[in-house]
Amino acid sequence: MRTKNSKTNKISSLTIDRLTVYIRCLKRLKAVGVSHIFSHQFTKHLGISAHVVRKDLSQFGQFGNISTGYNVNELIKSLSKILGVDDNQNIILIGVGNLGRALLGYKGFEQDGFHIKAIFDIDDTKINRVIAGVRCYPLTDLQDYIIQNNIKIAVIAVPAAAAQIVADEIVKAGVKGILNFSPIMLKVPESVKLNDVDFVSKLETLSYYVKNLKEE
Amino acid sequence: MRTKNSKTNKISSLTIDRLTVYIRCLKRLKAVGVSHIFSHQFTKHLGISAHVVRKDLSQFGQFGNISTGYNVNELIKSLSKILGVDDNQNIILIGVGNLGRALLGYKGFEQDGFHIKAIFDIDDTKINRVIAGVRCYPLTDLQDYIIQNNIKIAVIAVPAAAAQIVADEIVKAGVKGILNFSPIMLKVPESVKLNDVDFVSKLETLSYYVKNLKEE
DNA sequence: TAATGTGAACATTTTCACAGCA
DNA sequence: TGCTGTGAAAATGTTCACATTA
Repeated sequence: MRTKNSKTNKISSLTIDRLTVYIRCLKRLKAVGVSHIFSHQFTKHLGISAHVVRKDLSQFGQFGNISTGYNVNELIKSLSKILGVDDNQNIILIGVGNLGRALLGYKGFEQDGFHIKAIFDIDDTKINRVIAGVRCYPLTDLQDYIIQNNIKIAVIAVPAAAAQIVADEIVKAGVKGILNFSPIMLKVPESVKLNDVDFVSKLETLSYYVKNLKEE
Repeated sequence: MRTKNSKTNKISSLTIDRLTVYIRCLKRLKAVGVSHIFSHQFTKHLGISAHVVRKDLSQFGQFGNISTGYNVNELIKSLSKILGVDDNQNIILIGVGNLGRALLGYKGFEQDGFHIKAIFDIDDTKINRVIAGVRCYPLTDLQDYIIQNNIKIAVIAVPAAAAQIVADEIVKAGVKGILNFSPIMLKVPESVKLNDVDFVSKLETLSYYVKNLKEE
């Protein structure tokens, strides 16, 4: 479909997705004191075949050692660098409803190098307050804030009706990556990367498999 | 990888994923009064090519009319039936922390045919209370509840350390589909379908694309 | 004409096979 | 021997081309 953007597009998005899985697995192994891992051990931990692991990694360089496999610590560093999560990155969260608040309370972002620097809402009772350690700004400040703080990644957790408006604004202000929690297919320019977190859809696919299991 | 389970496996999981996207799009169109749609209009709404739409749908039957395209209402019904979301389905939620509470407050589940019938937690201050309209039971009741109420789909929103234990329990009790919000690669039998909702991973892939965009 | 449904061509992804090395 | 890295083969998924129909 796309042929330009050679740098970005020659690596499959499936590979990039798996890199995030490898890095999480490696961090857990490191935490329990594992220093080296062979590709076939990923199969045991993740259910991903050793061939795929080696193919994925080989696209970014040679990280393995024939006798000792991959050095866990080194590979974490290398993959972090590839993904651009090797040093802390400021992101913003738009929408502080139930879900937004849950995301604020979630420790996983900080642990993996993402810092929610500011939150935005339309609700006067939240604006200018500090929620879970992060200051809440009015939506009217959104574009200025993005420009002044050079924000590149934003999380959208506003209701469906507002999501496209917010997306248009932040894209105009320079955001290049959007994590979208609203159940709407957002339209963004080709130059912006959009990732949807759609758990109702995931429930529906579960439903399909459960239903078709029964028939056998 | 898998060759058995012919019924389930001959339809690609990519197709099933897209069915959920079609159905959401159709519901939105129905809400604004659209009664018929041509396959090429999905391209405009969803960015999915008309060929893919027709191929996907044709695997389940002939839903289209050459002169009028697809009847929106009929197609919603047909796809709902295929996915098994045509009538309400009871599910349970395990873990009522920040995220669990947000999920409880989320209206999207009910709208799409999923009813959270019970919630489970280990925290005494929550047990036997009604939270967001749903009764919270102790984790010790989990397996009995699943068996007695014939629960087939469960949502796991417990901390990472507890997730695998919970997964093992519910699988033993007969759950066939798991929506997992914990940042752990759960191990489940082949006969159980596992879907992960992993937003940190999605943030990391965003980071990759944003970083590689800058280099051009 | 313009749409759906579908077999064939093309592209991508995964799996296999093996060279090179400790 | 048993591992990594990698080109080739197989499997899977997407796009194209067109027969059919209103």
